Amino acid sequence: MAYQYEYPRPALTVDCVVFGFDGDGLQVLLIRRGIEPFLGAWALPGGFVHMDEDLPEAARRELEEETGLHDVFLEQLATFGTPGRDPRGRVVSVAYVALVRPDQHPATGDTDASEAAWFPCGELPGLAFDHPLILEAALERLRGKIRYQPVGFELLPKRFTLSQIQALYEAILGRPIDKRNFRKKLLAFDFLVPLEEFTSGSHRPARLHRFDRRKYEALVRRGFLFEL
Amino acid sequence: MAYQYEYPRPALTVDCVVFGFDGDGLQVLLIRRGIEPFLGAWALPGGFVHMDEDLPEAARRELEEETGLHDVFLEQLATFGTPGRDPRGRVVSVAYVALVRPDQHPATGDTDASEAAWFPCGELPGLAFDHPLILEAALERLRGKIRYQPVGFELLPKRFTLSQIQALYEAILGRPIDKRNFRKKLLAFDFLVPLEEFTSGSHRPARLHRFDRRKYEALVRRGFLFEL
DNA sequence: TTGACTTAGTGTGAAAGTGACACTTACGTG
DNA sequence: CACGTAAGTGTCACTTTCACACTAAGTCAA
Repeated sequence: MAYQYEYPRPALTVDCVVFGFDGDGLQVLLIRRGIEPFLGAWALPGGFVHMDEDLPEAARRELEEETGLHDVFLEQLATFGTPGRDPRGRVVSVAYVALVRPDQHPATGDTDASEAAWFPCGELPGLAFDHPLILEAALERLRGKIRYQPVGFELLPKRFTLSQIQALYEAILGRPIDKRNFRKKLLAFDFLVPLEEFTSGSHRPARLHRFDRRKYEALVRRGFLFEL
Repeated sequence: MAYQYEYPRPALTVDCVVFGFDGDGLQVLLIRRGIEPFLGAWALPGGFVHMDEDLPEAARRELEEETGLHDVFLEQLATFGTPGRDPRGRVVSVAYVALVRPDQHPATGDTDASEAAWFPCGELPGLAFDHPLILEAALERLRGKIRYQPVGFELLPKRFTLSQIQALYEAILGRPIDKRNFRKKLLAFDFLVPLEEFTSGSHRPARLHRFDRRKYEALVRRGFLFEL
């Protein structure tokens, strides 16, 4: 008991909602808690903020420690601090949203101390603390974000087909999108580069594309709207 | 020195960016600090979070204590926690945006201990801590928010003219808007109720309107887009 | 080898929405 | 009663949106 303060202070944590896309549905990365409270329950990766680290740093550190993920897209979501949200006492948590590409995914369950696993957004297990609330807010944010900037950069592999990016949008928005209109609109932005490579598989090969990062970032700075 | 913890904890504060509209430009409510650090400097109203109160509660309490404002629209903005942002040590601050109507405005400088005053957004004094950063984020949020929901409800008096709401939009967006197109679009949403009352002054009287709260909220829930 | 299956890829036309634009109305003031 | 000032109002060209159906190219199995 080494730290004393004149007034009581809440504990401060960070939690991360990690979204991934497997080509079909949107997924969330959860960890199984190895300590009380909620021992054995699934929860968002996260933990206590150190005194000398910035908030995004703390989020990245916890993410790496608990899931092995690093160098991911990270964005602050909101802060949750209702008294009683943590049975250990007053704990305020700054929530982050992380987006990871398939090539960055850790193999499910391969981290040392804690167990981590991807869950489809629609089939989540019961979650510890107020994490269902945080997750709901994260989904809402993602649905909002996708309207004014393509999130494909962060969720798709470096090379992808137009069908993949459409499937991603359909997964996030939760409704089907017309193929021709979608492509027309997407290509009009001119930040996709068609490659001379094609998928191979059991059907007609699809042309691969990549993002033109410079054009995309220029557009984002100018502020653009991508409605569907 | 009554409170002891096994690990060190940051202090937790809330800060409020309070926007008002005086019919001409966008204003921000600031207080003059009565204690160190930054004694005598202008700053956002805010203060330490109590152990038993929720974050929005803390923001409302500090707002009332320091500016006399109550029952205002309040929305969480973001959390600022970079080490070194407060010279007293590690202090993490949850920032809120408040929108107040002119009829809720306190008279400038009328609170007891601290001095409060409205400043036009373009002519702000130097601010304490990282408050310039917070303010910039709040303005950005307001500009974003206005695109998908009219903020007039919270910033305009109960009865207002179409010219007033247009002036508000022009103040926030920082550019002129065509009068006819603006009215056409705004009225098409059908959440404004024309009243049989008119302004009086030295020109042609303008018809007053009010919001139809029910229709407005129904629209917000359905999600609508209000581009200009 | 060929036919069945599956996904990729492509254009048009009708309808709605956007944005530029100028004059008349109605009051207060001197 | 003339002037100043802000309120209020409609049209048209252009752009954007949305609905919609077939052909192309590969795999696989009989």
